[in-house]
Amino acid sequence: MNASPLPSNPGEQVLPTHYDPAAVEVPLYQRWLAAGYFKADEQKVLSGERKPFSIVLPPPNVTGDLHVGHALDHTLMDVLSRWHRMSGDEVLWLPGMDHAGIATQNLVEKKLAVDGKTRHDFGRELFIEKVWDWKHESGGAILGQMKRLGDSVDWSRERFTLDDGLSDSVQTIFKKMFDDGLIYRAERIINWCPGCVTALSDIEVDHSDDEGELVSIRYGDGSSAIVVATTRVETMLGDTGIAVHPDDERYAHLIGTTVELPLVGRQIPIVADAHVDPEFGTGAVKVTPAHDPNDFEIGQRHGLKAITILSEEADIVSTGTAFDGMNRFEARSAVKEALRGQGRIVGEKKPYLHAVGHCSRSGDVVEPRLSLQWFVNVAPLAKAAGDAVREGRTKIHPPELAPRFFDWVDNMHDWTISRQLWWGHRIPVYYGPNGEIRCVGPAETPPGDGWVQDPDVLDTWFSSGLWPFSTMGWPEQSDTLEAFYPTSVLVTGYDILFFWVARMMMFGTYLGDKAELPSVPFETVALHGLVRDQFGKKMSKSKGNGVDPLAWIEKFGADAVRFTLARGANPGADQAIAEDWVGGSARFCTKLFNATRFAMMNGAVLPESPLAAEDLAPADRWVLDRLDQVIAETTNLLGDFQFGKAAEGLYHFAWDEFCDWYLELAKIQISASADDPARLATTKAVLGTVLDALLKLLHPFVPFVTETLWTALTGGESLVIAPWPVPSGRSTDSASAAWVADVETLTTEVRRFRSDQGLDPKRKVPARLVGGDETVSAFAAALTRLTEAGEQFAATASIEAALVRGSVHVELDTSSTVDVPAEIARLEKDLAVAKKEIEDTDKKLGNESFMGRAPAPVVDKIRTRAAKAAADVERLSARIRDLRGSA
RNA sequence: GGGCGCUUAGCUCAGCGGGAGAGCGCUUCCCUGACACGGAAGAGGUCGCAGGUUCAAUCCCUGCAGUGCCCACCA
Repeated sequence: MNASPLPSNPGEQVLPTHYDPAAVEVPLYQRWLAAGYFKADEQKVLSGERKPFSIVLPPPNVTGDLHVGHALDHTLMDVLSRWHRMSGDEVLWLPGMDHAGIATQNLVEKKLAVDGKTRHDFGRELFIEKVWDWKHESGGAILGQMKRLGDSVDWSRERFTLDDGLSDSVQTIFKKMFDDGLIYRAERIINWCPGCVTALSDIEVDHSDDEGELVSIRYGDGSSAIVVATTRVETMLGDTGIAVHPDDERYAHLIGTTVELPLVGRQIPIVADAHVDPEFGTGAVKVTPAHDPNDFEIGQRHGLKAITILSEEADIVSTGTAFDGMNRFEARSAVKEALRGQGRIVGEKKPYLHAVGHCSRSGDVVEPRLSLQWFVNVAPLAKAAGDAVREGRTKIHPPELAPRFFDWVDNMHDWTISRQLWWGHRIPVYYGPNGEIRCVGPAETPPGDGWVQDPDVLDTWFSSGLWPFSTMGWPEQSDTLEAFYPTSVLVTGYDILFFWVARMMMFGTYLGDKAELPSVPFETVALHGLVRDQFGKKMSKSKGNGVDPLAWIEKFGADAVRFTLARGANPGADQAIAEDWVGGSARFCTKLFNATRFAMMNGAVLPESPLAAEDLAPADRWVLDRLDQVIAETTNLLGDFQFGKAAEGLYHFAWDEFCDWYLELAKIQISASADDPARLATTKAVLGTVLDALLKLLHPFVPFVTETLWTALTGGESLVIAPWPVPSGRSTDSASAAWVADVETLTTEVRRFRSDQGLDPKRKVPARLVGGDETVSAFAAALTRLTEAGEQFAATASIEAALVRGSVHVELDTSSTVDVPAEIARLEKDLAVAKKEIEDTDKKLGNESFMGRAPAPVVDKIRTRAAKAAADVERLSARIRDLRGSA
């Protein structure tokens, strides 16, 4: 049973019953590429022919593989892109990759280390060449994985953050900001990774609660003794003062005096500073200005020297003590022991849990370090970014996440942008012979002899922060920018709201305020959550609960993975995923395949002219009405980024309504109208109409199977460029809906009876309808057809299956035997429920306050319930009496 | 230490001021002429706890408990 695409001559051939995605997906994607469907055309926008819809892909790291988070992110972007493309918009989904400074450089350095080499063995230029070599050979594996997933990106526009054009963007904006005083160089305490030997920004530091030891040390002796506490004992070698709170009476007499620093012998002053919390510890703080941000500020206020005692690799240096040359952790123990030997350790050893910063790349404990670095003055930029959201120029979706954004942009520290790396955009600043500094733009010639360029490169996030416009050609005023900027929506996880989104907003609004570009980089930021394992736990390497979306794609197909992810995606909320659920989505694709197969075998066809309402049977009318509703709902939900609910609604309509009910009713219609060509044609046309629209609606979610089926069904060129469905405009026919609901109830009642009675399914038992009004004839007809179609109605003991409206019953033949006591028990249970319902409704209907205030529809509903319950009681009681009598 | 969120069926989650829902899992029956990757019929929930508002609370308010995330320079 090989899976294969459907035959080109509908209905002529028996199709396989299983759909094999692997056989279809890869060639289909190639076909789409060859047809150029994903290419965007600026001219169609600039000429006014089409509205633009644009998304820039959050650039994955060149070192990365497609993980399940990407799979979600990309699926949602692809749903939007495909939906808009079908809706007639000119869609640009722009792909690319990030050079990922530290990550990539570390990776290549590790490869060199295998041969015992370091980057310094090669020198800057050769090393960078090696990184490029690696990039060309093994980088960007993720691009192929994106194709496997089905991303409808415009590959002709793929960008890399180190491309020439993007480098021009970097240099141009750097110079503008430098000239505006927004970029400056200063000696500050920054986060330093001794493993990577570079500065880090705040967001590259992860905090975790680590166990440390809070050690109390006595400085000085006798009446001038003062006790301080620290978790980083070795930093005392760099102490240049002690601070106490100005109002702290315990230490008032010591302020202005000096005390000898143990082990080192230097005299250090005791100063008063309001930063000190007198309640914490002893109320006295050792001050190490070169290795602690608070201490640095205290030092500045009191003119204390900053003595650096750690090398770039975090070894003790220049203290003139025996500790020089030790690494910081060795020194921590050694210094403590030495102090203990002098009797200066006070109190017991106390374990102490406190937040410790780790390098997000290497995991090394980050060391605050006094260092000369480049910074971005973020206050004005962050305010502009925050204002853009506050003023609604960029909307954050879901809006509940906006406060997080504000919290962040309003409290951001200046951004350390220089990195002591080689892989990245080199800072375009030159230092002249007389201490002059010159920032050079991309078009300018660098200064000549005697000038030296800054050796550092920029933080990776600096260039990715320019992504929305650098990829479109800025600083050139390109047609692409004109047509597609600002981008329509940015789709990403809330976890990088701060890392990346905030930076793009800062740069984008900066250029917007300078009137270089429109005011913001995106109209909407649509945030989704994290993908977790099936128990809702965060995936992590150490727990081993991560999943590989590529393995699932191979096993179940890209459609199945996409549908599972889309179906679970609720705005801003995390979602779980499990292999079984992906399997469920694969079965959904099979179901679609088989439903289409069945419809085609029965000659489903798209009608040439619109279906006339008067030709339609109730089931036709009902399914077409439902289709209209589903079209409207799906369109609205997608417009609101409610991917999960849109997918859920389509799943429910396709399976529970179209397959379970309409297809079954269509079978009856087809067999009953063998000699009525007009009726037969109508049913085929309805099948074709519903499937056509359903496959279109599902295409953004499951592009491969829908494309396979739709092209076979309709002979059309491709769903990628097919028009998005719109509701027919017919008004809803509530009578048909009620008819179908009744048929469902009737059928279910009978089936339940058969099941309860354990009747042999093969056994056909006659049934007849009883009732008083004209609807009986309609039901009689339906029932006859259902029976003909093999839906056998069981019979025994005059059991009725009552319909909702109480006017029609199916009365089953009494000739068979039935388990009377069991049936009575079941009926009595139902009777009790009905009686309780009457109690409830009576209570409400008798409640004057309720009747006075409840809205009319609510009262109507309750009256209906009451009426139904009353009818149930009557019917069930009568039946029970009959059964008892016959027993 | 701040801020935010969550607590609904065994698991993961929708829902929401007026009759408790889905997927997966589970039980029973059925290889009926699209599909056994299927069909049918079921079981299973004091909607975290305690108060309050209301004619009516899973839904709104308060408190408590549990849990998760983000931010954070208290040594």
